[in-house]
Amino acid sequence: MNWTTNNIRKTFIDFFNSKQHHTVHSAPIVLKQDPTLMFTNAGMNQFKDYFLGNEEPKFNRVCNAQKCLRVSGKHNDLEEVGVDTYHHTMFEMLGNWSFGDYFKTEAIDMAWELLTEVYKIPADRLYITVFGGDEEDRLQADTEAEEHWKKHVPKNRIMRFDKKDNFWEMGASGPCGPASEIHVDIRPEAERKKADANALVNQDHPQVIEIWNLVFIQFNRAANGKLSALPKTHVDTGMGIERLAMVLQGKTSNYDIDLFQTLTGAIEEKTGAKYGGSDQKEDVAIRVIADHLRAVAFCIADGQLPSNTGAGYVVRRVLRRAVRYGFSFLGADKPVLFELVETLRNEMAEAYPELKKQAELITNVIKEEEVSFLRTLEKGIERLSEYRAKNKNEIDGAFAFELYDTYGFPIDLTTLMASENRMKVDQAGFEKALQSQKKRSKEATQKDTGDWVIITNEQAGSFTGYDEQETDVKILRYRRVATQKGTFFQLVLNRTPFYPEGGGQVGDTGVLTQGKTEIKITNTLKENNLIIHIAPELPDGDPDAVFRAKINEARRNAASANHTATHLVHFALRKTLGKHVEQKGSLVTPEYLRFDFSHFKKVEQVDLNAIEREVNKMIWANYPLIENRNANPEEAIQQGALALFGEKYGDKVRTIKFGNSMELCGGTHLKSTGAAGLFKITTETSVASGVRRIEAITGVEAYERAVKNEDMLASISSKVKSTKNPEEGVDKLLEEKGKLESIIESYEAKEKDVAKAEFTKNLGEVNGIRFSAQNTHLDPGSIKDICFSLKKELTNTVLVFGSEGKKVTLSLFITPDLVEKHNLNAGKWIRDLAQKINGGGGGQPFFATAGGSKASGLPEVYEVVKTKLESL
RNA sequence: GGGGCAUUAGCUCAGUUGGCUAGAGCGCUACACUGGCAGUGUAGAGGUCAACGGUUCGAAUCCGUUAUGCUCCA
Repeated sequence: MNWTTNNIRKTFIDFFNSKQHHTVHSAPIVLKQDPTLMFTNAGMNQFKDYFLGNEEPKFNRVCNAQKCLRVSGKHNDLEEVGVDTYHHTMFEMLGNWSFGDYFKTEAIDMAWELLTEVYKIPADRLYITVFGGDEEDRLQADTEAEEHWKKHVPKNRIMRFDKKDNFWEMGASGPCGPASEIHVDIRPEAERKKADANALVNQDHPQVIEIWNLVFIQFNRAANGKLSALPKTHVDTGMGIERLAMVLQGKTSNYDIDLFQTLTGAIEEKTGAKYGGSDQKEDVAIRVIADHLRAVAFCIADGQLPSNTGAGYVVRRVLRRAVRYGFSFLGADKPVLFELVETLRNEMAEAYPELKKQAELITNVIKEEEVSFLRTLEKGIERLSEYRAKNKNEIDGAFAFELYDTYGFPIDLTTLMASENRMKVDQAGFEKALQSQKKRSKEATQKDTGDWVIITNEQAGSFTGYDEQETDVKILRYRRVATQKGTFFQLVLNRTPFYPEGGGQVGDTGVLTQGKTEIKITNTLKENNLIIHIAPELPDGDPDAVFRAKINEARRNAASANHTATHLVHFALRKTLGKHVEQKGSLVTPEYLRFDFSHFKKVEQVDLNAIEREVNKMIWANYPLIENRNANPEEAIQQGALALFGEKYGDKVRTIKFGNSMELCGGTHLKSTGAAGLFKITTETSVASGVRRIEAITGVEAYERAVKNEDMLASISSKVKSTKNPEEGVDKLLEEKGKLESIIESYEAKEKDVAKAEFTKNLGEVNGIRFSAQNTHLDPGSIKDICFSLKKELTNTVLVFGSEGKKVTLSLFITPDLVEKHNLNAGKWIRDLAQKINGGGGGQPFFATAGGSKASGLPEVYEVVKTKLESL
């Protein structure tokens, strides 16, 4: 058997299918509806609600292959990826699950059978670890698993490890349980003969590695840390396909498997580096690029573009790390990664069609990011060399941190460049600055989530708001969440008309009432599939009572209009610009809608007009809403329904149809398009390379805007006295304005000439220098203007002006030839002079100004200047 | 969400402790040279120094608020 990665995956799925497991598709790598997680980081993510008991599983045995991303965690730090040969950011996890069905013995038997009989890994290379118990949690060792393993494996190859290695937890609280891991020894025969691998298990040995983790979920951890037994036990397993491929393909590095070989080859070709050559650093750089490129490409394909916040920022950091390694160790000072996208696509598009579909976007986005980061690096290098000119020996911590924090200049690159210049970096100082920033961040985002207080142990209710805007409800459970900004409560209801934020549409607001008690609902959110109502306070009185839940209708209707309009825009964009237009993001609020889509150039005004007209036509046609809540996703897409790429759809989907526009959608909509009233595009901008954004308004907002514009036009019309053709009126005004301006300009010039002439007419003479000191009514600005023009015309002259208004001002002008000849400085002089009028001032050598409050000091000023000139 | 940095001509950026009534390169326009292109030369247009408020005799420069972007931390 040729164990290509594709073969390994297929064999895994086939094996578990034969054991009555249902195959589930990989969820998107980017998560949108889980506040605790930005990326899918394990195969179990999409089944979280089953473990939490929020949802009933449809199948109690499933298996899948899941694309995952890890950039931090106890065994995975971004900075370590590529340094060794077996860590990755993105990887593919093979897994099988039991939801309340089989438990430890079956899971162990199946894993053993697959590894030894199907994949034919020699049994004497396998080692087993089990949970050894924990005093703090008062847990015994997992002897159940241990005993069962003895059926397959000799006793001396089964080892106990503590909580750190063999107890799995979903988070600080929630489902958890002991794990049992299978490790494989792939050392050469000679080494194996010298000693068993027992001592090497869990020691980060590159050739004695964990390949499969079997987790037995049997406890729930409360927020106070206490464990309780779960009513139903589950199995959750995960096996990284890259490691398995390495073992089955007889390699000693994940980066030598079929999947990565062409990629490293392409990197060699583009950069001239050699993989597996004598330069360790080159090898690391090539692995970093191969791994990161794959991770970033998959994220972009699933719709997560690099950005400066949240998940987008993680993508950006991963991509930039690859650029940095290429830059530092492979001499890549120009964008190269984007050219590798094609190789990646050829290699992986068979298993992941999204790579092929989004190839153009991926390439463009990566190139754009490379260009901008290389620019950042250039800037950092510049700043560093400036700094180096002043500081010879050491780069202090504060500056290293400034480079890192403000310019995104990685600390290791600073260190590298410093050592090239025989300088040291104050690592301790840098570390200190970083820690204090971390501390600041932590303090600002402290959040304390309490345990659920259960009122009724009922299955959480579903969303009923498609059909009703108010209904009777019961509160099933609630919890208190304390943040820096305040405390609020999260409520779960048995049914709810409140639309939870999702699909771009904001959550509903409204009230729960019972008699005189009224609780505000300020937002509605979704945590996985659980609908959570945010309330500033809890109702007093009977928590078990029935409440009347009522949403803010006007707000919802406005949002619905914008959501319906979003579909129409999407349709109109594709009709006007072409089928390459795909939704890249969407925001629907009661006030406006925002729609991001793939398109490679600015949308011209004519096209915008056409799109706006098309949407309005669909509104006027008053197409009724045709809704199907039980559509089959494949069939719907076949019928032309637009689906979001990278979105996870269930077995049944909801389709929304208006005229010829049809989309898979969970949002709220109008009963017919006509209710949107009017549609106006307000802006068209760019958000990222290859992605444009349109913002628009409908209904009341659009009407109010039209009214405002008309009022404005009416007001303009009346002001220009031309109701029929205000534009002509404005043109006329502009023309007149131009004429008047030139008249004023010539008048001002004349006035200045007059003033100028006056200033220079009766010049006295002091010590052979022409001199005048006078009071004037001109403002300081005009005096400045005049002096600047006199600068070109006069020589051997000194002028002093004083004026009294609200303030007393003083201007001093010395022609440049005198400045040069006697080394004079008006700026210095005026500082002395200003004291006479109780003020301060300054300026250039030939012209300076000052302001003060004592007008009676002016004559004295004139005398002082005269004296100064006399003593030259 | 919290901190830091930035925003100057269509683009990329200069602009010293506040005082060139804001500059460069590229691009653009016109003209000239060349048989054409590439190119060269000359001249020119183009700025609310992100917005608003404040300090000051004087603000692109200092302070505050807002917006946008970058960056680090969560």
